This record gives sequence, structure tokens and C-alpha cells, in this order.
Amino acid sequence: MNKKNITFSDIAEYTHFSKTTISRYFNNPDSLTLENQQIIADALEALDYKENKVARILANGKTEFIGIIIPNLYMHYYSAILDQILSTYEKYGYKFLVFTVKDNEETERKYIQELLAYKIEGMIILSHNLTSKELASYNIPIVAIEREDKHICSVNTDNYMGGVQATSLLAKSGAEILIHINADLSPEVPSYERIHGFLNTCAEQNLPYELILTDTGHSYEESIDVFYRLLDEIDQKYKDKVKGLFLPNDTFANIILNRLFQRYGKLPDDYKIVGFDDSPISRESVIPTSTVGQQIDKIADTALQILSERIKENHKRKPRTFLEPVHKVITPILLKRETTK
Amino acid sequence: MNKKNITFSDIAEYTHFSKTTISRYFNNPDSLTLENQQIIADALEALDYKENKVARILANGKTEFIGIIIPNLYMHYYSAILDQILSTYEKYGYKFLVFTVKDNEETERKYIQELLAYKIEGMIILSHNLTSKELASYNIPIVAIEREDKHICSVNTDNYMGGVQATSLLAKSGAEILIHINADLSPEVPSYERIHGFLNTCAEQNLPYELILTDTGHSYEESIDVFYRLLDEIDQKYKDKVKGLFLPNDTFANIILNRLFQRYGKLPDDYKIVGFDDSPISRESVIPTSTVGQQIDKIADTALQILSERIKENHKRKPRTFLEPVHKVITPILLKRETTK
DNA sequence: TTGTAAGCGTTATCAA
DNA sequence: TTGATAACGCTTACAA
Repeated sequence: MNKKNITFSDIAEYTHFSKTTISRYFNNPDSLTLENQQIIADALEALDYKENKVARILANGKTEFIGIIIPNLYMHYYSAILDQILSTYEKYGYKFLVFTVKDNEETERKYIQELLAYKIEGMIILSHNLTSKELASYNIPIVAIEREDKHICSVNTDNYMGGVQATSLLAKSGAEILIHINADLSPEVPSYERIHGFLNTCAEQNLPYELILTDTGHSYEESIDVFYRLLDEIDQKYKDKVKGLFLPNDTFANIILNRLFQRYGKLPDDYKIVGFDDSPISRESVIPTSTVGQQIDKIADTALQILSERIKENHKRKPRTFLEPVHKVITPILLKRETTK
Repeated sequence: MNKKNITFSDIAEYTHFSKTTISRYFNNPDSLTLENQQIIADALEALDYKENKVARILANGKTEFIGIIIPNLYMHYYSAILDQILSTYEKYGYKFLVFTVKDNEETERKYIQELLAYKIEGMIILSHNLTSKELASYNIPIVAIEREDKHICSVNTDNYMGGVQATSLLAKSGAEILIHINADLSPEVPSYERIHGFLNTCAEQNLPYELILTDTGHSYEESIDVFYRLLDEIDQKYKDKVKGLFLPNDTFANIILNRLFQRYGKLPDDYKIVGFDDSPISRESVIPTSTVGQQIDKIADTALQILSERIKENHKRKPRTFLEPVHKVITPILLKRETTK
């Protein structure tokens, strides 16, 4: 802060080159002789030059910023996704400006404006506040992850396949009645497909089943109440049957597993449980819980692949104005653990 | 991208004001008459103006960027901290550029250079790769969170107090032998103080204790091996005593709790357990685990308070060149749950 | 292979 | 209360 910043002008003066040549040293070094490259390199060292990407952005329009809007980082799924997105820096070079948004449309719009003011080149959206139609109207490359995505690109887990895998595993482990509990989802969110996967598998294999769509609570405490009640009902209703429970996430699976352990000191033989997400709790539960794992690294990489392609397209002198949204699907991985023995 | 961006020049032309006046409309509206404010407001609307903060930064030097270097977002503690840091946007207005760095000095230096190139105004560091001395040499405001912090500002949990709270709770719950297991930490990291808190409490209250400092493993699987072995040893050694176990985090506490549950179908009366962090696993464990909670919201807010003060100082025409590092300490909160009944 | 000069879209300084 | 003009530090034609 003390002495003024070293700029290309200073280096130009010092080396008796022009600013342009200094710029070339950074952007197209091969166009300089090796000697001259060395001279400039030495000068940078001698003057302790620090690059200024803000000036570069203003001049060439490429910020290499990608904006991320994510509901929170408190839930493991979201932080795991962000973790993987951030680590794509080494491969793609984009820097990430991250905002968390609770359920508030106006806030989300405000944050998007802020991101646009910083000239982000693309955006990754995990929140559910704005429709994909509105998002598409911003006219910048956008990838949605696990949310409604009609009008924008997206990367999702193959939720249908996940539902099939979970249901089949329960069936194979000896379940006589298959039960899937889920929130009453909108058919537009990708995870709705898990329900289809469950239903179709039961139908195809001719398995008795029950589908319970209900409010699963908005906090851990609420969810505990909900699932304790449901478990009691199920216990009553299917007393003499082996019950196969497919839960929409590992947290819910864990609530049920804990309840059974607290009661019986073990997982009774007439209960089989499968969760979803392969979150830490599924490994750290009192006995390891079977679950359907999302390939979060692939999801993140695919999202960046889509973005970087479209960003490159925008940098062409004559970018195509409209590209159809693409929708990629990543296969989940079934993890057979102790709760489906 | 199609038609060129609307700039102050366009608005100036449209309204017959100068660029300067348009700038004033944004930065010092009171210096314009209400009429003229309205005229400009209408023009912005009519022309669909989008602000460009990159240009503004280049002109006034204020990016409002803060860089964050964090080991990962996979561990809940880190993502919880980042979550709270991001939500300070509403209060302080800073935007965050986030990098994750594994154990690699060179990578961290590279990322810091990148952050500096984007003219960040401050930095929050949670990683352990570089010494605080080296970090201080970058000459920008930096706050460390739970890491070595001799030469830079920091915000930490009062780890000593945490150790005292945990140990006292175990004592009160009837433990006859107090055991603290921890990694063989450097005395420079803040969490080392937990050990002091444990030892001093045992000494003051004249309690029998054992301090086990050992390699706790570098993965969940490794940790399981370590703690199963330790538990067997403890079980042998203190057969007829009520054992009070103070673990350095909730994950480790959970490993022990699960092992006991798997063996006995419940937490035996001669085991009392306290973890650290109030991470989700402490609530979601087979029975809720007592733990010491860090006030992560306060930690994040305090970090930003320190940064924003120092950044403001830097914006003064004559900033003080050197400010002593400040070290803030946030009191932890003891959570008494089922494992210390 | 190198240089000149005109941007990029703001803000700051000084003057009116 | 408003304006003219020179920064801010880099890139990009176009020339040589």
C-alpha cells in the first residue's frame, strides 16, 4: 500500500520495451525471443511485480468468475457439492463467488444482480427459489444441480436408477413389504424420480409395497417426531413381515435405525433399511447403513464442463445466441452395508 | 452479449448530464436535485443499465473481496464456519472468493497469489500450511481461525474453557477415572489448550486421570481401528471404575459410543462420554452425545469485524502501516445430553 | 518480433 | 450542483 503498485508501464520503462511487449510476455510468451523473455522475467523479479487481474478483466472482459447460489452449507450434501466444485479450480481455472440463500426469491435476485455486476461468466444454481424460466432470462450460461431445470442446463443424479437400486436391494435382502417414505415432492424436482423407480420396481417384481408421501418436518426434531410415529404405525401394520424401508436420505434412515437400536439394542431381523446420499451419517451410524451414493465429483466436473464449453462459445467473435439446454445424468452407486444383511 | 453494454456515457448522452453526474447518482445521490435523480433513475430503467463493478474497482481500488483459504468442506466444522462467514454478506457486504487447500504449501501460496491478483482486501485462513509469520508478510488484513496465529489476528474458541467444561461434566456425572484422548498436537494450535483445561481441572479437583496422546488416524477407518484398540485397553485397565471419556471431537466420541452400543445394546452405566464441536453426529448418534459447542456464528462475525475495521483503516488517506495482531476468544457452550447421565 | 494508440467503464481532482 | 479531464492497469487492433 505504501509505494505505488508496479505496472506494465514501470516494467516497460525498466526494460526499454513497450507495455504491449510486457503484456505479450504474459499472454503469448512464445512471440518473444527467449532472451527478451528472460529480461522481462528478471525485471518482474527486480521490481517485485504483482499482477492485477481486475485491470485485465476490464480490458478483455474475461473474469473467469462463476457464481454459485446454494441453499446452505449446513447440510452435508450441499457442502460436499461445493467442495467438489471448488476443487475443479485446478482443472478449469474458474474462481467461485459463493452466496447462500434461504427461501427468499428477492434475496436471490439481489445476489444474482451482484454477481452479474462482477461480470461472472456463468452460474451454478442449487437453490429452488426462482424458476428455470426466470433464470434462463439472464442470458448467461447456467447449470442447475438437483432442481427444476426445464429451461436451463442441469446435472443430476439418475434418481430413477437410485430408486430401482434401493428397492431391489431391499427385495433381495428378504423384505416382504417394501415401504418408501418421502416428502410430497413436486414432479419437477429430479428426486421425484426416485419414487418412480420405487414404484416401477415393485410393480415389475410383483412386490407388496406402500408409498408414504408426507411432510417429513422442517428440522431434525420435527423429523424425529414424524418418523417415530410412522415407525410405530408400520410396526403395528406389518407385525409379522420383514419390512424393507427405503428412506429419501441418510438422516431419516438414521433416525429409524437409532429408534430400533434404542428399543431392541440391535437392528431386528425383520427390518431392512436403505438411505440415500452416502452422507457421513450413513457410515457413522450405530451400524453402517446401506445407501445410494451420488457421484458428487462427477456431478461437479460435468457442471463445469458444460459451463466452460458455453463460456468459450461466448468468447467467440460470433457466439451462437441460443443453445438448447443440456441435461446430464450421473449414475448413482449402491452401497450395501449392514442394514440390508 | 448481443448489443453492447450500456455505460455511464450512454446514460449521460441520454440525459444530457455528464458521466460524472451519473457516477454521483450512485455514490452520492444527495448531491443531485431530486428532479435530476428522477431523470437519471428513469434513464437507467429505460436503457436497462447494468452496473459494472469491475470498472469501479479499477477506478477506486475497493474490490470488497475477501479471500478464504480452508482445508475442505467435507468436514462439518469447516463447512459450518464457511456457512456463517458467507451469511455475513448482509451485514458487512464483502464478497468471498473461496479456495480449498489440502496439505500443500506450494498450492496455498499459488492460491494466495491468485487472490492477491484479484485485489482482495482481506483474507480468512483456516488451513495450517503456512506459518503466521509468512502470512503476515503479505501485508493485508488477515484473520486466522483455529490455527497458529502468533503474527496475525485470530478468532478462536476458548479451548481451555472447553476442556474445563467437558472434564467437569464428566466428573459431575460420576466418572471415577477421567480419560482424555487426543492427537499429539503442537502447542501452537489453539485446541492444544483443551489438554490444559483437562489437566488443570483434574489437578484442581484432585481427580484420577489419564492423558492419552496418540496418532488418531487419517481417515475414518483408521480412527475406528485406533479407538477400538484404545477402548479395549481402557476397558481392561479400569474394569471396575466409572470411566469418563473426553474426546477431541464428536466423530471420535461417536465411534466409541457405537462400539459400546454394538457390544452391550446400550451405553453401559460405567461409561460417560463427552465430545467436542456440537456437530450433527453428536445429535444424530444412537443416543444424543454430550459435547462442547463452538459458537460458530460469533466466530464468523468477529472475524469479519476485525477484517472490516482494518480494511477501513487501509482506505484512509494515511493508513497506519502496522497494527498489532488482535486475538479474540469466543466462549464455548456445554451441551449436556444422554452420554453423561 | 516489436511498438503505437485507442479502448474497457468507472472514479477522482479540480474548476466552474 | 455540475462538468471536463485525467487516471486506474491492462488488452487489442493495426502498423512497422
